[in-house]
Amino acid sequence: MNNTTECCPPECCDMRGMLSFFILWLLTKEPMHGQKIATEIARRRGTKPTPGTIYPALKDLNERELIKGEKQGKKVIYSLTDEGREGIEEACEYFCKAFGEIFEEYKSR
Amino acid sequence: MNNTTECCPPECCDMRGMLSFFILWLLTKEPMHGQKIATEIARRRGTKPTPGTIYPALKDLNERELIKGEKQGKKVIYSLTDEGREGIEEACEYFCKAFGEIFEEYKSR
DNA sequence: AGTTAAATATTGGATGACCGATAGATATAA
DNA sequence: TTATATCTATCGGTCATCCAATATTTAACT
Repeated sequence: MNNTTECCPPECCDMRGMLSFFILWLLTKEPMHGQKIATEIARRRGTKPTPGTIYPALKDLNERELIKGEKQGKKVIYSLTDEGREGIEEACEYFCKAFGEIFEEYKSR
Repeated sequence: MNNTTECCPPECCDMRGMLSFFILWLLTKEPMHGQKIATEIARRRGTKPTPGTIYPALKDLNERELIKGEKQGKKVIYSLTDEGREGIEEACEYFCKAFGEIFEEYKSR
């Protein structure tokens, strides 16, 4: 019945606080509009952020000049600014230092 | 001057919300007391959680019966409960599904 | 006993993440 | 033009994370 995804956020620690990181990382791939971003997150994370979640987050990142949006008809295509690209680079480095050990360990069963 | 660590939380996305995950994961290694947990987190994450952060977190996990504490003199040795062990297992699986791609990509430069 | 240091603990408050509900804007179809 | 669907956006509120400041407990040392 629940045919949306294979994984869901765990009960024991819901890992809030990673949304902005996820958005910025997705935008290193290619510019995207909001709903596409939400869909891409859903595919990886298992739950799709609602409009009330994703748009405030995009607005915040925009105000901090880490991303910029360009309106194209119905959609707004977001892309990284130079500052945003530096930021996500730094964030990825931190992320891997902090959590790399967990990955490595889990991968080997 | 700042000789504590090599990495610090990035400005662009501070990745709050991972503390409980980190604590539970550390306790899969071995039982530990609070300050040891804080030190181990500092070694990986770059910033050491203050007492005002770590003890409320431990208290919360304890109340949710994911960990239990055993007093030994000055220290309280925390270890996973069965429920906690299940929880962190599930959380690691989720974590790797959600973020594995980022990690893999970053590793290959 | 008194002192010191380490570990634990609580409180108050700030911040951010997140969602539900709601509404406006735009393109496409009827 | 009207209807419909999609995308974008805002508002109000809840919850968790986190820290600074402070206090208490315990062990070890003098």
